[in-house]
Amino acid sequence: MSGTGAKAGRRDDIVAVALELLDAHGLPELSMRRIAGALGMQPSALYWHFPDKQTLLGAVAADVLGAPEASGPEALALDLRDRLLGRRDAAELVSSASALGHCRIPHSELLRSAALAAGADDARAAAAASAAVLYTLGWVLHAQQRSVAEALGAASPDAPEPAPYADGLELILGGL
Amino acid sequence: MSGTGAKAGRRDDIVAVALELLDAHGLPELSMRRIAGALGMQPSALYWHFPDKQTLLGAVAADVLGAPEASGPEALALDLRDRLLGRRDAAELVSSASALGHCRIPHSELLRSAALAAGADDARAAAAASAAVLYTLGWVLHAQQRSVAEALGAASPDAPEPAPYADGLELILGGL
DNA sequence: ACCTGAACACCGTTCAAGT
DNA sequence: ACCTGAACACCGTTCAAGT
Repeated sequence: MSGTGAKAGRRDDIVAVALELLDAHGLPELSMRRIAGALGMQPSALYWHFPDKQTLLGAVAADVLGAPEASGPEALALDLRDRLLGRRDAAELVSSASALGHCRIPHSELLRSAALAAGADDARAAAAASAAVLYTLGWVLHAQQRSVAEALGAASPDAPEPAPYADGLELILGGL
Repeated sequence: MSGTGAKAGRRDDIVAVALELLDAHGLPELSMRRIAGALGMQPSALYWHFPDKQTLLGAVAADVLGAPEASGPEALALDLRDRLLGRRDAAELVSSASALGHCRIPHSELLRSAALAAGADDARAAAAASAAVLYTLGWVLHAQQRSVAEALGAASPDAPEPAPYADGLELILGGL
């Protein structure tokens, strides 16, 4: 599920188990000690495979993002949104891993190409791709943390309804 | 600097000192123990003023955001961007505090009103305001963590140049 | 009303040493 | 090559008790 597909190995076991723990308990509970515990090893053993926790989380984020196959700009943005929505706390994970340079979002480059193919010039394609990715990440981040906030009963009663995802995306990708 | 302006009080001292520590050492170093230490008090004393760390950070975030006075949509977006760029790690602070419901971004509502005043209908105004805020937060987040990453020498050499802020904003607010 | 002191249950990371 | 065991230097939070 992670690399370009090959002999699994201990490193991929670690990423797989981290993903399970993420789904089961969320990002705040995802500690090195818990990952190690779930694998029956010592926390220190993880440091043979990864230099630090951030790098390990980057590998998990890359797994969440996968290899998108969609080809139109809107389809790529929706693919990204759906992958993020599909896993617990994925927006926060990906957002911080990508900002820190520990994972790459393949949708970015694909979106840029798709915009070029649709006839946009270089600057316009780059702006649209970057805005679409940042908007999507932000939108899902907000949605996921909103849902955890109200699950905790801390439903701030005056919080305004977020605008629908598609409306914002349309503004960004509208001119194709 | 924080509330609507009144008798300071211990609570505002805490927020002010937290802001100084944020500027001086960054968000990862901003612990309850350090804030308390800088005030010459025990960490547990902070819990008389705030129920938990997230709430305290929410108050700090509100202080960073302030009370914007700009009135056009673009001016409001730029005001938000500049406030975030003006303080260390501010984008991450505000992004997570606002997503968790511990602070409000006043620019959101003002942007919506400004879009309405510029002739947009309700749905369009809401979409533009939300997209502009999410885009701005994401753009600055990326910029700030990029700069910390390369300060640490971890300058990922293949990281693509981010598109200029104004280009993306133009896509979102272009139709006024 | 506001704070101390001590404790609880954790963290990420390093490093010598084992196999 | 891969992992253990123990340690270091921290965390956020709770709570009885003080003034």
